Amino acid sequence: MTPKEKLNLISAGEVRVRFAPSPTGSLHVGSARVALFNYLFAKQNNGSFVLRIEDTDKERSSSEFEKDILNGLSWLGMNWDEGPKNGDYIGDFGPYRQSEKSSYKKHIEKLIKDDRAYHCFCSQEEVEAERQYLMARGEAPRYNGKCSQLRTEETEEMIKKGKKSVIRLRVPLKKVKFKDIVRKEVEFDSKIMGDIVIAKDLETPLYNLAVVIDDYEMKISHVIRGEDHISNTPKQILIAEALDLPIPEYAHLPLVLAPDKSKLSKRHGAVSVTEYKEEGYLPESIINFLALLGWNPGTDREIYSINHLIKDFSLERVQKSGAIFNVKKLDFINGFYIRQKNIDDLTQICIPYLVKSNLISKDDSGNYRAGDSQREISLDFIKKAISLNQERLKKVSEISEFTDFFFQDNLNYSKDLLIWKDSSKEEIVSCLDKVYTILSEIRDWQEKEIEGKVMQEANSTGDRGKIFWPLRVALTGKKSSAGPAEVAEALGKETSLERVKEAIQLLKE
RNA sequence: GCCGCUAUCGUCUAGUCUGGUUCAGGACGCAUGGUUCUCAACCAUGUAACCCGGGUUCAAAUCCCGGUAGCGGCACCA
Repeated sequence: MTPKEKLNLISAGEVRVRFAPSPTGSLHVGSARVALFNYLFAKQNNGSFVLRIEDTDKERSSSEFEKDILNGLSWLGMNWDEGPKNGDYIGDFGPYRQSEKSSYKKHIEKLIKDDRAYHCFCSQEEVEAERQYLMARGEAPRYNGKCSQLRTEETEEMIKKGKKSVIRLRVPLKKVKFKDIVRKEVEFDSKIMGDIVIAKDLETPLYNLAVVIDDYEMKISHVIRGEDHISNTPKQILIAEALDLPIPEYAHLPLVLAPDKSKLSKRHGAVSVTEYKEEGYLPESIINFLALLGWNPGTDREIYSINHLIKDFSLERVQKSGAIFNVKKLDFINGFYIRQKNIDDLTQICIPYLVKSNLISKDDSGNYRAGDSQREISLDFIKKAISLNQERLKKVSEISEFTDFFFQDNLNYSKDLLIWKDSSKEEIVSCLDKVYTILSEIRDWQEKEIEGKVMQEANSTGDRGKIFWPLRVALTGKKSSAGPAEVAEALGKETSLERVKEAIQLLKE
């Protein structure tokens, strides 16, 4: 069976894709997008989404990062479909790990037996010197093929002597062409790479070899990955051909760029899913935003849940050029999803942020207490405070600065803030006096009632701001907030009156 | 340096295959107005782009040629 036929066999069958991060850093938003596109493609084809941790580089890999990646994926709602069942994992399965595989050796031995690969005894220094020389001459840096001429006996002799070697692939001179779902036809000339190293020794495959073997053994039908891998593709094809393995379909996704158009990285600020999560972005926002970076449905629709994406997504409509990660748009989308949330869910999402800023705490019996005074507050009170600011939130983390006055007893604001436009201090004092009287006479402490009574007075002044503005500042200590009547209702009559009184005193000082 | 990829408003993009319906459409941002005590939300209006140069054609963002720029990759990392 030719590789081509094998490929047809695969693609005629199940769609199987993989997300293969190396645990050398937290889950990057760019990787998350690669994972997303894989996930969407798998789901819409009733295929499988496989997670493979590429941890062959033990120096740089860590289990902390692996955990972060797993957590990030499941937080975003992308659960992988298979994996080992034993162990303590998030979700139904653990991930596959390259470090736990041991089938590479037989493939490497086969390559050597078939003379598609050979031992190379050149030292790293030698190779590096050659590389520098070629680069200086303006040529492609590649191995000169010195050890490819060694006879079997010579090789065995050197191995016997304990001379250190690596395994190189005999790269045939040819044009390597492949079809890319995103970019159509791509072509590389193999002469620019020379005989590449595919393994450090019989037990230790290098990345390109490991990928080919793993993808084959996991029966991966489509390799969907970042564009930064595009020049690895011809190498992997060559390896697969030498091994007589089928070649999967490829789709190389454009990169996620920073505002300066370079590949988005740590130096540009927040790049990991975890960081965005902590800043208060919702998973649905991140999914929606990431999907639209480099893909669009061809219609004007921009709001997409992951389930709708599964329906409408198509690899063919993926953009070819890199896309800049535009936080403003993310903020907009996040604000939209926050507004859509029902208040109970939003409250649960917000509470950790309020706790973190010491505005509220939970005591041993499970009751909530306000930050500074430790007075007991109800969940309904918290809910109300949040609900009054729901439409103002772009990020959940902003909840603290918007609602602090609900939980603090002392508002620290300058008395100038109480002054409406060019009113005089005396005018405002008298307005607040009137408001105090009005409020204190209200029996039915409801927003409507408060609003109605205060509005009556405000209308009679001719300039409503004279009443409403100082009242809001008195209640919140801020120059912007929800309507004073709503705030007053939430705060309660006692606290509201107290704050108005304090404002009057402040002005009289 | 070599190889590869890409190129429409500031940003994400539609349109490019199958040239005319497009003095280029949507969204974010920004600006202005409406609503309003403020902010937000909402509504309305506006702002702003076919990388450059040739060619083909009655007609080019769309086809051809040549530049230029940006990005990615060039490991005994992944």
